[in-house]
This record gives sequence, C-alpha cells and structure tokens, in this order.
Amino acid sequence: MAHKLVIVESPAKARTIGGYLGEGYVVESSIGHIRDLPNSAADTPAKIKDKPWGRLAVDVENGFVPYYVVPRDKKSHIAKLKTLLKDADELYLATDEDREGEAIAWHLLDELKPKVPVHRMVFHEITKPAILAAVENPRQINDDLVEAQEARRILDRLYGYEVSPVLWKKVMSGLSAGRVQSVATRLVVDRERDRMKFRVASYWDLEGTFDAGSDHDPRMFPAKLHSVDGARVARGSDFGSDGALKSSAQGKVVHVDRTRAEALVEALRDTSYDVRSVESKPYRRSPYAPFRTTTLQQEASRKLGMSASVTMSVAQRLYENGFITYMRTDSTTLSGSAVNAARSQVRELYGAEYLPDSPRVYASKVKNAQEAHEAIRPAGDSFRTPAQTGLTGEQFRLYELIWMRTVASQMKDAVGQSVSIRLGGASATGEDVVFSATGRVITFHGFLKAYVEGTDDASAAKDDAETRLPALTEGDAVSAASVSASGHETKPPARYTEATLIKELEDREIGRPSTYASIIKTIVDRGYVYKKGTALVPAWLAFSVTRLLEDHFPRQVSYEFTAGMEDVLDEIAAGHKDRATELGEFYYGSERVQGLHTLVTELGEIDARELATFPIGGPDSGIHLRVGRYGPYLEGPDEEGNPTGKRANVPDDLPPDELTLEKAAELFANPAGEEIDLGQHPDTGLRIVAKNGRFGPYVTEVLPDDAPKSARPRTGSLLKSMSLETVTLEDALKLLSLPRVVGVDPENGEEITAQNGRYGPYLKKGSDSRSLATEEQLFTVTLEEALALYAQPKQRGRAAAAPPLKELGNDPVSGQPVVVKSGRFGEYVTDGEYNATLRKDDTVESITIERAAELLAERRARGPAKKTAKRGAKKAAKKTTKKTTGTKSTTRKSAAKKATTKKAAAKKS
DNA sequence: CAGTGAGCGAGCTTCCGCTTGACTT
Repeated sequence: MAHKLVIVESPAKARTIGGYLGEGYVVESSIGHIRDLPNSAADTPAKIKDKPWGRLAVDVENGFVPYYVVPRDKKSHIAKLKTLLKDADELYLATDEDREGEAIAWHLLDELKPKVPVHRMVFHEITKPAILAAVENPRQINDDLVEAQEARRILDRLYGYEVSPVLWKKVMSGLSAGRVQSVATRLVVDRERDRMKFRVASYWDLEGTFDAGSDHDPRMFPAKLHSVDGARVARGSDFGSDGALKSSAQGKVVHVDRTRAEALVEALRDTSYDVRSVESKPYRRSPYAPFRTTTLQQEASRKLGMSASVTMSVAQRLYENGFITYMRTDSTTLSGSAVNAARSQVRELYGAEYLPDSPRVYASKVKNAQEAHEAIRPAGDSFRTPAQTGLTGEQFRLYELIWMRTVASQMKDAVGQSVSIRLGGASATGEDVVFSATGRVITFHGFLKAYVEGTDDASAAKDDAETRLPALTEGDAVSAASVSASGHETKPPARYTEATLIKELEDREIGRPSTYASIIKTIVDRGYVYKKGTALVPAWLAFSVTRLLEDHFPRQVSYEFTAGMEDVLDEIAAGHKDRATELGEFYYGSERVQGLHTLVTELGEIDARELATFPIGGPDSGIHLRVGRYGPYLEGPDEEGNPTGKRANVPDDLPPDELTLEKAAELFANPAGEEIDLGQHPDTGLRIVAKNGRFGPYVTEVLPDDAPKSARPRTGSLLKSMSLETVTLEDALKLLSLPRVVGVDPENGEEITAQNGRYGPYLKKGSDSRSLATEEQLFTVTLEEALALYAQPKQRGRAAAAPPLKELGNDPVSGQPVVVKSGRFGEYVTDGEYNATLRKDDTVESITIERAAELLAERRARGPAKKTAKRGAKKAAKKTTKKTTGTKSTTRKSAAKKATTKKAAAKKS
C-alpha cells in the first residue's frame, strides 16, 4: 500500500502528528540536520582533502561552494528514510518553518532524491486543525531562505576554522574561537575588567522608625533620610565605578559620611516631624509572557537552582512524554486552544474575576525571533494541573513552573497603590531634614496570585512585595521612635551567571534557543570560564585570547557583529542580496571592511609574550601576571632590582579581580603554590614535599633557611605509577635516592648510573646513554644487564627489536609487504617507504590489507614522507622556542584537566 | 616555575545549529 511520507524534525513531534493524520500517512523525523560540513579531517571526502581549502570544506576560491557529508551516525537513519520513501507516492517535508528548518528540508530533498511529488508543509502549532490545514496548503521550498542558512553555516565555519588555528599558534593548542563563543567569552572578560577597575564608594544615610500615633494602622513605619537643607542625600546610584560622585550628581546631592551621619543622629534627638507631602499613585502590573527557552532557563535557575543544561534535559523529557510543548523556541505565542485551556483553568482555579475579558496576546520581544514554534506551555487542549500529571522530582517542579507561568499569562493585571510620604523636621544644629517613606499596597493581586517572577539580585524587591504605610495627610504630626546612622558601600557589577549571560546573548541576538546551554559548556570546556558557585569567572587564559581577538579581529568580536550578520541574512532570505557576494566581503574584504582571510594571512608578528602579560596594581607596580604554559603566574622585581627576579604561581581558581597587590605579595611569599607535605627524611631530617612543576609532579626536599645559597635541593619526578594524590614518603625517598650507581664498567672504569630523565628512565656512562624499558629497572637493573645494554648499538637497537604487530600481505601499489607497527604516535601501517597512522575507527584486530592500502594511498598522495619530515625538522631547529611551545602545551592541557578533576573532588568532599 | 640524554612514520585540534539516543558511571 502506498502512503504519503511526512518528515518532521523531532521524533516526538512525528508521533503526535502521526496521530492527527492517521491512515495513509507515515510520519518520520529527520532528527535535526541530516547533513553538514565535515567536522574533522577523518570525515572530509578524499577528493577535496588535497585542495587548499579542503580543511574548510568550503571552496573559497570558487563561489564559496560548501561540501556536505552525511555524518556517520546519520547514515543508517538516511537509509531508513530512503526505504520509507520507496513505498511512498508523495513526500511532505514538514521541518520547522525557520532558516534551519528550510535548509533541513532542502538537504532531505537533495539527499533522498525523491521521484514522487514533493511538498513543503509548514505549521506553527501542533494541533489537529493546524496540521490538517498544513497538509491542505503546501508550498515549495524557499530557496532564498536556504541560501541564507548556508551563508550562516559557511560564515561560522570560516570564522571558527580560520581563527582557531591562530590561537593554536599564538596561545595554546586546542583552543577555539567562533562568532558566538568568542563574544560570550568577551562579555565575561569585560565584566571582570569592570570589576577590576571598580573603586568602592562609601556613603551614609539615616534610617528611622516613625510613629504615626495610636489611631493609625500601622502605627509604626520605616523611613529613610532623603534630603538635608534641600539637597538630596547621595545614594549608591549617584556614584560612578571610580568611586567618585557622578558628574550628573555633583552640586545636586550631598554626600553624607559617617561623621556627618552620626552628628545628624545626635542633632535629631529631640526633633519632631510633620508630614510635608503624601503622594499616591496607582500601581499596575501585567503578567509576564509565557516561557520561551531563555526565560525558562532564567526562572529555572532562579527558583529551582537548575543549570541551563539540566533545565533543557528535564524539559526534553517532559516534551517527549507529552507534558509540554517544544522547549527550544524563541516565541511567546500561545495557540488558540492553549489560550482557551489557560482561561478555563483560570476560571476554575481562581474564579471569573481573575479572567480578563479578552485573551492576552504576547508579541515577540526577541528581535531576530524566527517563531517556528509556540511558547513553552503545558501540552494539549486542556492543561493538566501538576498534581494530575503524576510527575515527581525535577520534572514535577519544572512542569509546575511552566504551568503556573502559562496560566498566569492569561490572568488580570495586579493593581494597587504606591504611596510616597515625606516627613520634615529641623535638627538641633539648624538643618532642615526630610525623611521619605515609600509603600505599596496591592488591592487586587490578579496574576500575582498564581506566579511571581524571581530576581537575580537577592536584595531586589519582588513584584508582589508590599509595604503598608499609615494613612497620613499633609500637616499631620509624627514623632521618631528611633533614628540611626547606617553605612553603605557601592558594589561592583555582578558577575554573569549562566542565566544572565544567556539573557545578555539573547538581547544581543547572539546564539539560538538550541545552543544557549551548549555555549556555556563550550567556554567552560575550553578553560576560558569556570563556575564559582553560580557565577561565571573568566580564567586568565580568556583575557589573553580576548585581547588577541580584540587587537586583531576587532570587527569579528564586536558585540554588534552577529546582529549585523542577521540583517544581511534577512536580505539574502528576501532575495535582495547574494550569498557568494556577502561571503566574499566577509572573507576577502571590501572597501568597507577588512576580510577575515586577509586578517589571518597578514597577521604580522603577534608578540605572544606581551599578549599574555597583564600588569597588576597599575602599570607602576612592576608586578605583572603572565599566562604561561603551565597556568598563570606572577612576575616582579626582586631585591637586587632584577625586574623579573621574583616569580610565584597563581592558583587557577583565583578570580582575576581578587588578584590585588596585597594578594600578590602573599603569593610571592609562597611562590611554589600548593605543596603536599610528605614528612621528614629519616636521614637528613629535611621536610619532603610533593609539588606540581613544569615537568609535572615531583618531590623535593625543603632546605633550611640558613642553607648556603649554592645548595640545591634534591628532586625527582614522580613515576608514571604514582600521583600527587597518592604519593607516600617511601616513594619520595626512593625517587630522591636517584641517580643510583649501578656499577663500574670494567673496561674503562667509568661509573654507570640509572636515572629518570626527559625521555624516561635511562642509564648514563659519561656522555653515553641507553634507555631503560621500565621505570622499575631504575631500582633493579644489575651491572650485567647494564653492560649488555651498552653492548648493543645505541639507536637501532630498540627499533629493530620491536616486531610488527601484524602482517597484512603485500600492498597492491608498491608490491611491498605491509605490516602494522606501534610507534610514538600510536599504531600505523607501513610498506617500508610510507607510513600511515591508523584512524579513529581502525583497530589492529580489524584492519585488513584493503584498508591499509587505502590509508597508504592517501598518505602517498600527500607526497614523500622524508621531504616533509626534513622541512619540519629544519623549522623546528630554527625556532627552538616555538617547538618547545608545541610540545609542552600538551602537558599543560592535561595538567589543567587534572586540576579541574581535583577541584571537583575537593568540592565534593 | 625542578634542570636532563636519543632520535624517531605525524596528524589533529577548531565553528554554529538542528535533533536524539548510545555510550559509561
């Protein structure tokens, strides 16, 4: 039986829509995008690999043509769709009606190559009438919208894959840059810079409790000093971040300090007051719009303490099980049936007096909203109350939040009165003082009865907060029950949290609902940002990277870049602009802008050292922080005046704004940073400690303060079998006993010693060395064994000794036998001339001669091995420093990883 | 930032946005 095949994006959606369409339709999902640019070299088709732009998979020389592949994990799914299509007589592409959805539809068309009629079907709410109407009114794929999506995709690829390598070279291997993540990182860094520049201002005022007399309710009420002799008393917002009064406040306000405040309290001891004015204004507040992705993430963070990613995965489960509508949306629109459901629930639960006469409509506040979905709301044509769902735990709490917000969004405004009362009096010293009291009374709670939004600032008043004031009138006499001075300090701008950073990104039109949570993960995974409680703190690494990007890619990391890009994409989608032209301008530049490619190729010299240096405590202190390969450290002048004579480690988790000069002095006093005390050496009595050094973890002895300057403490790297967490004094003593004298060569009387070095354990006899196979041999190798090793030639000995792991037969091209070997970089196949490393999916067990021939052919296509190797060696020899950077950054990375693990462990305990 | 002695098949890292399982712990 032939059927009509409908393809949507999400499996859960497919199930629901399948139910609406019924017989004759098969509804399947694409599970998101089905094709993409290859994400690594292993996925890049061989035919474009050799092109100069092969790494990008975008032909930048020829109209920016993208080369798409079906990712490995999507291949079987595509096969399934093809099978379903075989028996279909019509195909409906029902992906989301936004830029990405249109592109998915086009990719499906291009990949499935259907021979039957194809329709593009769109809908914005998943209700039976909407779906049935959509089937009846199909359209064609909008090619301009697809063009806009491809432009977006290609731009992001070019940005990410051109700028990231600059960071690998100049900062650290493995780092990344991108249109979204680099701006997100910059926001966090900029906020920290503001905090570092911030200077606190201290100011005082008076707080009093006043007595309106026994016939008033409430009788007592609080008020604050508002003005003295007509000049308003300065409050926090009158001060700038430099700690001084803002120019707009100067001459208008009086800055009360402690002395003045305390003197005033004294002078007001016997003052009586009269009501100078009573101002009453109506208070009215409308409900919040239903949830979209970002507002849900914010509220779940404030009220349930959920991270953005937890919120999304809990919401995903609710969605899959039919409790809520789709959770990745930028729309606040409710379908007609949802409005009805909310309204009937309002009537049932709160009564008709809470129901507005007509439904409320929420227009989107998000500038680049694509509105492919509804708001996030309880699913269905009638809402289940949380109790009716049978949900528990996190799912229950998140559902409850969504349900309450949705119901509240269709309730009446809250109304009431806000009142401001001014009390005047004269001090004993002749000043005219005015106190101010503000109050708010809510006479009808409306939606606030169902839902009150949380606040990010704990001291901020909630929307339903009430303060009642007595019903005073002008001229009434009031007495002060108590007046006291109270000091305040201005606070630096708060760090971003996940939720506030996401909000900021959305406000700036950066990122999409499906990516907000993963943006945070990216910048945390890269080591740019870490979480301290809920706050996002930038690592010094982020300062280096941000500075590089600001200096050399100012347009690309500007906060306006994405918004500008969105405008251009809209023009492309409208058919007014051309994709290749716009990408050409972005990549190669124009009279107006500098192109990305130009910027990358003409970078010039970037002084990596300067880039990673940040003065501490002003430029004159001589002390600066440097981001080294092993983490941040301080450098400063020593007693002899050597400007870099003093150094000290900076803990990875010390927030940059806490690194003051005082803190620096403290760190200089204990430059090594964390060390683990292992105990005393039984012979020398010296304290033995374990530390992390630039070559990894090691143990050393602590020399007494009165030891001669020339004395060097013994040291020893931990063996691979040991770790800083588990190393014992016994281990340390063993390590410090090295080098061990193995014996004397009877031939020439030279001493043979065993020790641990850069390349692992080895024997040394004068300037002649031999590697040892295991670290254990350091302590066990005998003179006979040592002499046997020395009897063998130095270089070839080991290489010849290592037998091939597997023999595969002869290569069809060279005719030479092919074997699998294990080398420095892992397992590889070789025909004697060419060597090719096994890829991620190859194993020694599974590899065949055919696969080996494939790998060797690929390798051969890149040219002779010796030539490239030599060139590499020459380069390395010329720029020794650079080579060192490359090797060591790996160490740094793993060290950082370890540090993170340790931190996490510490938090747990 | 602890201070040491080779000579060897390199090859890969990375973007943003759409979507879920398949993994392991």
